[in-house]
Amino acid sequence: MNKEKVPDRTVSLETAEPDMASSSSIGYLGYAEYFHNKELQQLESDVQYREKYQKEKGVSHPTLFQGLTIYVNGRTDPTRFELHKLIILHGGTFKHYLSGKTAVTHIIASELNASKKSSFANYKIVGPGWITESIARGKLLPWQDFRIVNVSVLQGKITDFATIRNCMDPNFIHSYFKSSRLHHLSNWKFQLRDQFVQDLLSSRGEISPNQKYVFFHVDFDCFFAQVSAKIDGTYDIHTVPIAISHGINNSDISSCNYVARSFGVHNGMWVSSALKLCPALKILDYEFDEYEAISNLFYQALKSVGIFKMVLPLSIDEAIGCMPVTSDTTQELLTQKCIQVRAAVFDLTQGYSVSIGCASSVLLARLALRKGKPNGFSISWFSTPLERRAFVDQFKLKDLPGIGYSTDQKIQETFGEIHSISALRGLLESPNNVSKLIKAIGSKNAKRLQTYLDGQDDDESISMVKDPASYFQKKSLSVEINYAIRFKTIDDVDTFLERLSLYLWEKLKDSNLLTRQITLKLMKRAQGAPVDPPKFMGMGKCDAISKASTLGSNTQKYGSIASECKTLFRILSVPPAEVRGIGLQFHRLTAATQASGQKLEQRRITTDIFKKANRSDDEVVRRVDEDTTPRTPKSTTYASPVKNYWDRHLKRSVTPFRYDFPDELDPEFMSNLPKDVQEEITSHHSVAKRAKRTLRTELFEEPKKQIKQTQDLHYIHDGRLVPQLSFQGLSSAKQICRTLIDWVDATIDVGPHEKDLELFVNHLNKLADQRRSHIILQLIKTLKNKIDDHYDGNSEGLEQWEYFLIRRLIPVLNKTKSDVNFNLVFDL
DNA sequence: GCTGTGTGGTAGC
DNA sequence: TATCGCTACCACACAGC
Repeated sequence: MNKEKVPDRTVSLETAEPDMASSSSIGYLGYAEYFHNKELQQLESDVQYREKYQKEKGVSHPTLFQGLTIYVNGRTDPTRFELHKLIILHGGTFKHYLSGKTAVTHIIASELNASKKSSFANYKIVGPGWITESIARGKLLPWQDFRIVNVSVLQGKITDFATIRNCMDPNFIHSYFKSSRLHHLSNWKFQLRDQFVQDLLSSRGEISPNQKYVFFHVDFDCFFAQVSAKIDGTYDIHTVPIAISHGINNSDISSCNYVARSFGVHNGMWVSSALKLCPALKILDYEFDEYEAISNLFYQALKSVGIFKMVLPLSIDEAIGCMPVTSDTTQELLTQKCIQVRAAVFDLTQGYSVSIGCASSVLLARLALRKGKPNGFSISWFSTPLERRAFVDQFKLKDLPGIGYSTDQKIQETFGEIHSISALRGLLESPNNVSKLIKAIGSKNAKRLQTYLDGQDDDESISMVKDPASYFQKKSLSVEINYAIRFKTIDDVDTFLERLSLYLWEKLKDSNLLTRQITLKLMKRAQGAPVDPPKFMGMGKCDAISKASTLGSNTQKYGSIASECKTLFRILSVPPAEVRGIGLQFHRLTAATQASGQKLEQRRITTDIFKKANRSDDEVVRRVDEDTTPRTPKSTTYASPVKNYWDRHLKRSVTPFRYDFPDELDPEFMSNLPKDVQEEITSHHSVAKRAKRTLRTELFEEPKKQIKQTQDLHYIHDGRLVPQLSFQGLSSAKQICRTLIDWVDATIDVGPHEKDLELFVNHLNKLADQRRSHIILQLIKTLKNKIDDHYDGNSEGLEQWEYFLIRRLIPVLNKTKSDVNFNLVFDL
């Protein structure tokens, strides 16, 4: 382990840049020294920057911060970069690091958690406003006025924590993903690929398939650890062992620095085991926003160097720069370019180190990268296949891309304890062993492995380089959560599936895609596995099972998707209490055509509001859920056999809403409800009322006046006097409900007009401002029921109505919820 | 031979 | 107190024709 990370001097070429090269050869203290030097340089360049800026702009800033040394901690507004500029322009000294011995006079921060607060106890900690307001007033304001006092973060943490523990919380999915590193990694990867494809298409860039490239595989050294350590500012990453994790026990370490690695700590290890190996290990938090920001600068830097024809995105912190080969491509030139790239990233990101592997194939560049790490680079530029093989032979099987734990195990089971590439190469000279290998790991895998033994790229890497646009094109869409999933009843599962479908459906919609196949994937507690797994709220040992369903048509309809998921869950017949993870996948995606997009012409109905469309208007109707591309006659397609059953039996049986109640029931509201719902409400009301008692004071002691007499006022059920609102000239909820029903009926074919929707949402928002949640509830419920009546139809309008309901009205409901503290769940 | 489905493996920190 | 175990893609075995 330890040996690996010290670059092999015979192969590595990191000799060119004096300060960097020396650091590689003398170890961790060397890095510290290097960074110290770099910081001195930074200070000098800050002074130069100030002089240059002031000269160019012909201004001279007052030296407000003269003699002060300021460090910026965590996320701030303005950003750390802007503050940096402001501080140095006004004569201050900006510190990038906060190591124990650094004399810092002030720390800028927006918020501090409790632990930070205590570790910064001896510093003057102020909000960014101290800088900006001092500048605005032209004098240094007393820092005490901007002192950070409240520990606002804590409150937020508690709420988030509660949400994540309970998968039935309406905000669970979003708040969970907000903290999931794997979700972020996947999301970032997608965004980078998406951006890449867009750039490629818009640049009309001709990527010649025959172009020969030198590949620069560029990768941050322990990315999360570097960034979090810098944000935290407490420890020197070059001397203190640091790891990034959420927890303190059975929690994954996602990234650790090279000091920690020297103790045997590695990524993926649980914190408890890591602490046994390295008791001094410091655990730091994730800083997802900052990772993203630094990554942006990273990609910017790679482009700014100007030597790459393409920069292929591999992940948040990893990319391949492709430089066309010319006649003067020599080792010397490549060395220079590596230094240049590393310096560009270092400067633009203000101090982050990347390593580079540089070679003639994607594979060799990846292997060279291992040699270059950490904080260095390595070039593998060979003239003969023999040299190439000799180079590959230095690595282990597990170093090869695509050879993970499982494949490695299979190879060992077949051939005994072999780990090195050279050993396998020897074995494969016998055809007998080749067929053994194929049997163990499959023919494709075996073929790819043999290609790698030769130092060559496999087909996939080749297609990535030759046809990047299609390589990076998305072909499926999925979501899964295998943490904190605990259900009691099938109702829980249904509710969760609806939310999960909604989440994925929104992505489908946003990408303007249709799906033809849905797969539900479940993680089921394995036979004999403990009900409470060792990892808190984890999934433990599970069996993965999945079930796919091919839909009758390419669809984008939320309703069909959600029902199909519930059906699939029943087919898999896993008891809700055994479910430890749940996932949803859309396959066989097709682009939604222009006709099915939202650009479809809409009729404006104002004068004659909500009246039935006339004949000629109906002709513009196009079906939304049918792909217009012809189907391949060969492919057998069938509607889900259970789908109809499900639609028949489930659709009408769901209660559209579940909610807690306001203190007093509005009689007008009640009278509009069906009898059974009235009973349900009444029976739960007393309980709900008790639960709400603490809220009562706050709610009812609200002053009753203060409203300017610009419009009619009227009393509402709780005794408040509020302005009379109206929608389409109507003010009674009953009348408005009737209008809504007519509106839906009249526009179910072509969809509602955007302007009308605006007006309606406005009206709801005004009601929300008056905290009249029950009226909002009633209106939306009416609308929802009416839309449901048309559910069996298949029209553009229905689809638009559903979309409106989910995307526009739910937010209003949520807003209401936070105002009045309703526990309102939209049940579709 | 083909197609479709369920499962398993891998990568990023 | 704990803790945030995702997601896209490829490949294969098998079933059914």
